[in-house]
Amino acid sequence: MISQAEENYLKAIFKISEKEAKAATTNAIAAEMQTTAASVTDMLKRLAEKNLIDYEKYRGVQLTPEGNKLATALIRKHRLWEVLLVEKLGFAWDEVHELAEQLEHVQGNGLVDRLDEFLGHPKFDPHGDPIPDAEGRWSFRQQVLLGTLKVGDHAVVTGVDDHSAAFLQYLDQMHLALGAQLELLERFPYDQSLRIRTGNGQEIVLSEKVGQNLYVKISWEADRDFGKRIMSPAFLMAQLFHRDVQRRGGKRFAPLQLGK
Amino acid sequence: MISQAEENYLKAIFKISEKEAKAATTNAIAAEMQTTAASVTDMLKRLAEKNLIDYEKYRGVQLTPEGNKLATALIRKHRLWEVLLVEKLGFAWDEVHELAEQLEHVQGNGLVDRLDEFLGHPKFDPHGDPIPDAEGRWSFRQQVLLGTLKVGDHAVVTGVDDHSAAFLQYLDQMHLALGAQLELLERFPYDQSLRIRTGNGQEIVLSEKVGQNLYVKISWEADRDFGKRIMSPAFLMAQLFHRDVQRRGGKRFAPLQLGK
DNA sequence: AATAATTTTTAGATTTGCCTAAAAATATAA
DNA sequence: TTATATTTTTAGGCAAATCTAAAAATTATT
Ligand SMILES: [Mn+2]
Ligand SMILES: [Mn+2]
Ligand SMILES: [Mn+2]
Ligand SMILES: [Mn+2]
Repeated sequence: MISQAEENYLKAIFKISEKEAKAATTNAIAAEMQTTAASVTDMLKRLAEKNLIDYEKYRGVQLTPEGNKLATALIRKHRLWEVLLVEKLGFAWDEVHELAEQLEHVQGNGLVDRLDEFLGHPKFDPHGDPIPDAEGRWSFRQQVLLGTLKVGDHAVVTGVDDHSAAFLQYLDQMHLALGAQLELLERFPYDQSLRIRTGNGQEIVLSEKVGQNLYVKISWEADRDFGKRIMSPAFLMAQLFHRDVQRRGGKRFAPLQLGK
Repeated sequence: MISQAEENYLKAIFKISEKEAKAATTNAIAAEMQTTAASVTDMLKRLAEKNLIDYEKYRGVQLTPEGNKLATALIRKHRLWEVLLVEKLGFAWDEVHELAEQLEHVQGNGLVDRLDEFLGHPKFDPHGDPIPDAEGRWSFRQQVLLGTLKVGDHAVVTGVDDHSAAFLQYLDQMHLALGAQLELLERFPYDQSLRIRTGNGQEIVLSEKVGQNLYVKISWEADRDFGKRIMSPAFLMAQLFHRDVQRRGGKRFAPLQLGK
């Protein structure tokens, strides 16, 4: 049996290890969990006792295969619930994280699979994050930060790095939700701010910070029809991802290489 | 803030008070919660401290208006989740209780209302139990135990008293799910067992125990078409309940009078 | 290499929720 | 009404998960 607290720690460790290839430190986990280093040390002992992490005093931790499997399953559940909340219950993408944080801990035979089935086996959650399949395999995509585009590039919004409600609401206001089309018109050298044209033809300026928190996929085929044909976000997303390959679960894939 | 354990105790007290009009005893709560009397006493002190129950040593407990409201909301959540699990995710009615037992504790603004909306404001859960509305009002129905029918009565299955998986599965096997039609053909005086005809024309014999755990609604109009016209369970249930009145929340309604 | 700064662990408490065993109160029976 | 049985509470303890403060280990800096 594994407690909710233990599950949350596993997920935190997974997320840290995902970004930085090295072992997760006590402090990093404490920051992610919004708790104290002392509490983390306590928990690390428990998780090591259960063989969910490899833990050496003062050396940080790594998930064992067992721990990785549990963390992956937890993320799968979290993101599937998020899809349900947005697609079926009508929540906005900035409202669902806290709910999914609770729902992910619901245990029950067949629940996840039925959820997955009901939702049509989605590969990405409402924030564009990949949903591992039942065997723990991840979909991934060729996405880059908006800030790395070259002037003249056309692209489609595919995800966010900052998941805060404030950022998501800002994107909604700018008409930059998932699937939104855009073209980079200009980069101001002074502060690296970006002038773009959005799908509806409007021109707006975005700060460097936005450029570093918004993932996009560069589109070549689409640019000819840009602004003329109206395509639904769902259609666009499907177009963008239909060629995406899959990697085996277990071995974590390398952090996305940003830029060229 | 209220913990999951506290919520579960409130629900247990509510359920006990629902059946017996008097104060819920420590032992009754312990039985319902499958724990010890000592643990219950501990918790009663905490709930009384939070003004969720009226508690006098050795005198049992009653929910305060505040406690009643919380318990009602919890039951609403539990039963709405059960509807989702059965109607949307495809679970059988004997599989959903444990899941709903966890899901009922998920907290979040607007979750219950959106769930209710998505499900089409159901008035009864997959076991035929009423779902209080957002204001805490209960639907109720004119149902009696199968065992109290007179020979010759026609009826429709509307609910169960025993919610165990074993009983629910048995009912499935006998084609006595919610909405199933039946006619009481004979009562054997020897052991009070019942011979009935089910919707598909088959005759079966049910034990006295079944008769005391299955709720039905006597039907007059329907008997003419019995066995000829095929009606969906959903249609039948709707027909049966469309005239049901509602009672105000807060004051608990009297336990159902069985028999005449 | 020694000192300073930082990180991590330990020590000791606290809260929640549960347990068993014993004591106290209440209800039932003789 | 006294004795007996039952119910309920108290006492004492335990495990999970958290905290603060202090000690120990590691890392960075002179
Ligand atoms: Mn969580
Ligand atoms: Mn997400
Ligand atoms: Mn529960
Ligand atoms: Mn139910």
